[in-house]
Amino acid sequence: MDATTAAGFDAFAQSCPSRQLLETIGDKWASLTIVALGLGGRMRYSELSTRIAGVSQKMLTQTLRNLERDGLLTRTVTPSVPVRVDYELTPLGSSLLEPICHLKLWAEAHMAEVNKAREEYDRGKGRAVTP
Amino acid sequence: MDATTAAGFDAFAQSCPSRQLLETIGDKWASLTIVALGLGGRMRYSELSTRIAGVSQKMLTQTLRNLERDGLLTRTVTPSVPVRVDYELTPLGSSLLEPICHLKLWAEAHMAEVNKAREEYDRGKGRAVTP
DNA sequence: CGGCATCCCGAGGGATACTG
DNA sequence: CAGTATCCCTCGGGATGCCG
Repeated sequence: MDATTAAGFDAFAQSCPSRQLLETIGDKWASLTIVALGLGGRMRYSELSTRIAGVSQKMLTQTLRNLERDGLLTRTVTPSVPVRVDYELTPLGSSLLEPICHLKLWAEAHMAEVNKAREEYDRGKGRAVTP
Repeated sequence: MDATTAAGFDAFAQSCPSRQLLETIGDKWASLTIVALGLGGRMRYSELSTRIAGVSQKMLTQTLRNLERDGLLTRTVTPSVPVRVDYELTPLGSSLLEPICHLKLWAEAHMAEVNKAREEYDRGKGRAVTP
């Protein structure tokens, strides 16, 4: 199918697992959901909806389906009178939690620098625009 | 600025740096670019274009601008007759490389499980459709 | 060579309303 | 409560073409 993976290793070929992972965690709601479940353990749909501020139910449902499909979380339906659905990370999902938290730590440690860099960049490049 | 990082920590408020980081690494080309520069050191525009298969020059340029704005890489113009432009990670960018590589390692270790889970999920859910 | 500018299409994703 | 379905609009991002 591909001759691209020959030399060294291309994380850049489309077939590389790195690309596939980016599809997953690149979805902002997916990573937030994983972190939410990592902190909260087993959670109901409505709990997640409340916890992850700003997500629409469409996106939440879609995200949960994708993560379930990827085997990162389980969906448990309790057929009581008001239906109850719980979501929980699988061991696989929990293992993904760790590298994600590394990113989170980086963010908390360095986002101030990033924001400062942005401001400087915007000042420097914005000179020619306003007369 | 925010009280979110204090207790338990809400990665879920919009103001949280986690969200902002997701904006950055959520862009698939951004993370690939960072990894490329992490492996290749200083690279020219055309080198990056070749290395990161599938990226359009529009997206590559846009990605490089964003990363430069964030202070993650430097853009060096050598005004020779054919203009030469080099990109290189800043220390800040290099520090981001580490958590990204954690993700990369996770992907290489677990993507097979994910793919298997996907196949099973697709088989299980497809039964009701075809009569 | 490197990179903006333009056009343009299709997917992403929010708001709303309905169902079991 | 936990979705599913529909509408609809934004914008990501590829193709193409022009500058310094």
